Formats: sequence, C-alpha cells, structure tokens
Amino acid sequence: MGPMARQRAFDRDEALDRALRAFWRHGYEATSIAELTAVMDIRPPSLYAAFGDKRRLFEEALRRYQESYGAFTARALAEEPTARKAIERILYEAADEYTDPGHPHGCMIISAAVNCGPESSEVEEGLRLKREAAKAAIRERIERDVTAGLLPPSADAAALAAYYAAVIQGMSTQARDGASRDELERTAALAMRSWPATTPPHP
Amino acid sequence: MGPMARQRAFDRDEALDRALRAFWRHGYEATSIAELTAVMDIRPPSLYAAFGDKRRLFEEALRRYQESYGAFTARALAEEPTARKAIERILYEAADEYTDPGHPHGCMIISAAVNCGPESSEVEEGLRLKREAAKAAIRERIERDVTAGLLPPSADAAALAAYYAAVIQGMSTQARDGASRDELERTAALAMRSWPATTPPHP
DNA sequence: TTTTTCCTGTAGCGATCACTAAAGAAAGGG
DNA sequence: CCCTTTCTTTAGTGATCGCTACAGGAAAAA
Repeated sequence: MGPMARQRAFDRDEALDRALRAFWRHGYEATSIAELTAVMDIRPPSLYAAFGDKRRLFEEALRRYQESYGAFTARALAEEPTARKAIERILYEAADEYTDPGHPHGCMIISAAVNCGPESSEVEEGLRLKREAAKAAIRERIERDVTAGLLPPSADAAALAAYYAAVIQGMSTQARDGASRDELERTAALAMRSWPATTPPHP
Repeated sequence: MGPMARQRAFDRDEALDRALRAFWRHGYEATSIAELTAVMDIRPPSLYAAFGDKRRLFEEALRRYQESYGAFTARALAEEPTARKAIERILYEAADEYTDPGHPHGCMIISAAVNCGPESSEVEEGLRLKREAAKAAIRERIERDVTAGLLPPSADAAALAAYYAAVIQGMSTQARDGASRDELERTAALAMRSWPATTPPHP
C-alpha cells in the first residue's frame, strides 16, 4: 500500500445540492463560478478538482435533479394504472412541487437553459432533448391505454401528450412568476377537463 | 440657422428590428453588445448614440415587439364579441405566430429574461409584470362575460385566466423546442375543451 | 520524523463583458 | 475655402468571465 493522501474537507453532496439550487434558480449561463463557489463555500480549485468544470457540474446537478425533485413524473407514469390517473397525478404533484417554498420554483429542466449564448448551445440542446423525452413518455403511456381499449382509437395520443406537456411547462412558468399552489391546482383541474371520454362512441 | 450636422448612415428602424430578433432568440443577458453590433452592422459608439445603452435598447425593442408581433392578444381581447372567441382566437393566432419561420419562435415576453444574473433582475421583473398584466387582461375579459350573463356565476375567471395563460406560455416553450403549427393548433383545440358551459345550470 | 499524496487558498491567466475617449469624416452654412 | 456639428471608426477602459499555476498544509504509511 502506498501512502494515504489528504481528504476532502467539504461535503461533496451538500456542495452539489447548493450548486443545483443556484443553477435551478438562475440557469446555467447566469450562474457564475464566483456565485457557485460562494454558495458552495469552497474555492475554485476545490470545485474544479471535485466536479471537473462548470459544464460537468451542471450535468451532475441535473442528473441529481432528475433523480430527486424531478422524479415524480416518471414515478406517476410507472405506478398509476391508467394514463389518465398518471397525468392527473403529474399535474397535481407539479402544482405542489413547483411551488414548494423549500427550493426554487418551477422545473429546472424547463427553465435552466432558455437564454443561452453560442457557447452553451449544447446545454440548451441537452435540456430540449430531455423535454422531448418527457413528452414522448407521456405519449407512449397514452398509446398503451389506446391499445388496451381504455381510450377510443380516435384519441390522438401525440396531440394529448403535446397538450399536457405544454400545460406542465406553463405551470412551471407560472410558478416562477409567483403563482400559488392553489392556483396551479385549479389549472390542473381545468386541464383534466380536456381528457377524452374513456368510453369510445359506439357505432 | 446654425450649421447642419452629419446624418446617421444606417436605418435606425431596421437596426432596431435586428436587435429585437437577437434579443428574441437568445434573451437579454445572453445577447452581447458584440453580437448586437454584428447583426445591426454598426459599431458600438453608433449603437450607444442611437439607443442609449443595452438596457434601453432592449426596452425599445420590447416596446416594438408588443406593438407588432405581440399585439395579437390585445387585439383579440378588444375585437371579439365574447371572452370565449377572444381566447380561442388568441390560442390559434399564437399557434401561427409562435411558429412563423420569418422570425424567432415563441413569445419574447415569455422567454427573453428567464436566466438572469443579479444585474438584470429589473429586466426580469419588468417582463414578469407584463405577463401578469396579460393574465389580468384575460381575467377581466372573462369577468365581463360573467357579469353579462354569458358565463355562469360559478365560472372562476381568475382560474380560467391562469389556466389559459399557462397554456399560452407552454405553447411558447413548445414552439421554441421545434413544435409545428399543426401541433400547437391541436393543443389549442384541446385547451378550448376546458371552457365552461355557456349556459348556467338552471335550478 | 520522513515521505508521499492530494486537498486548499492565493493570486492571476487570457478572453470577453458593457461601455467610451479621441480623432477622422461627412454634411451644410458662411 | 473654413467652421460648426454630429456621425463614424479605431482602439481601447476597468470589470468580470471560466479556469488554473503554484505554494503550503494535512493526513497516513514507513
């Protein structure tokens, strides 16, 4: 065995969580290394040794976001017995999660890379792909219910998925603008009124 | 008469329109003076002499946006005979306008100041107030129809306004992510299914 | 203690940020 | 012609950007 070296003096998990919240609130480009080192309470060399560079720190923070704060959509799609119940649950959990006073409002994947210069267009594109993937997951869940006969064949799964994706993205913007949980729950209730009849029109 | 001076060598209106499109696409902070002078085809001193500074140039571009590309919402609310027709028209015109290949996609007021550092929080707040004003205008238009008896007293004007504001904001995000006009029109159609019955339930 | 190894803080790298001083150039009045 | 005015261009300003060289300190094996 070779000699042991000095150990890290800060909590990597807590530092990552603080970076996550900074990126969540202000976005990728607008969060400077200076602000990151301030909220993480470390100096730049420690940040670069532990996380690589700003891009990799953001990507790791984003992965953690998806596994924690942003995991409720995948959970609902996997656990609920019908597409309708899954989407209803997503909307109401979004109303709760997006307005939680314990962390920044809205969805990080929707709002963390909207205003980007040419140097971070890859970050922008990465988040766009995640939004597309979320919309595709909703569409596939609806298609399953159409195939199973729970929804009429006339139900347009792609259109419904695009519609509910838009509602969710709008709820995120509203939450960032200060909307309350109750207001978002009323939006969720109105959005569910667009759901197609579960019984297909008989011939 | 005093002596006459040298005249401006560039078209101020066209330069403003090009700055507008740059801000529209990349947002306030992510659009640098270097990029602005490049697309406007002028040098920094000409920009500062004609428009003041970056903040004032953005505000003037935003005013022009509201008077041109973004004027369709106010027009619909003022011209249509009912709140329902006004909102339906807004949604379908948004589907068209947000995906117009002749200019950046989405809505500038929704997306131009999402990721802001502490130095441009006033720009962020200014756009937030414009979004709140748009939502309030929708709410007041619905309230007018409730008072006129076109909608049942049970219709929650504030909730409906928040819901349609969220749908519009979601459509803007979808358009920026590459959604087609047809896709947004299907979202508009689905959103209109949440409209309350025009005839109040009789006792 | 000595040695080895890696973390930590200071201090600063080149590049880019928004912005501007200074001087040349264009236009019409005298 | 010259004069005045204001545009234009060149060439920068100090500040901040993401990032890092370097030296010193901490921890454990020898």
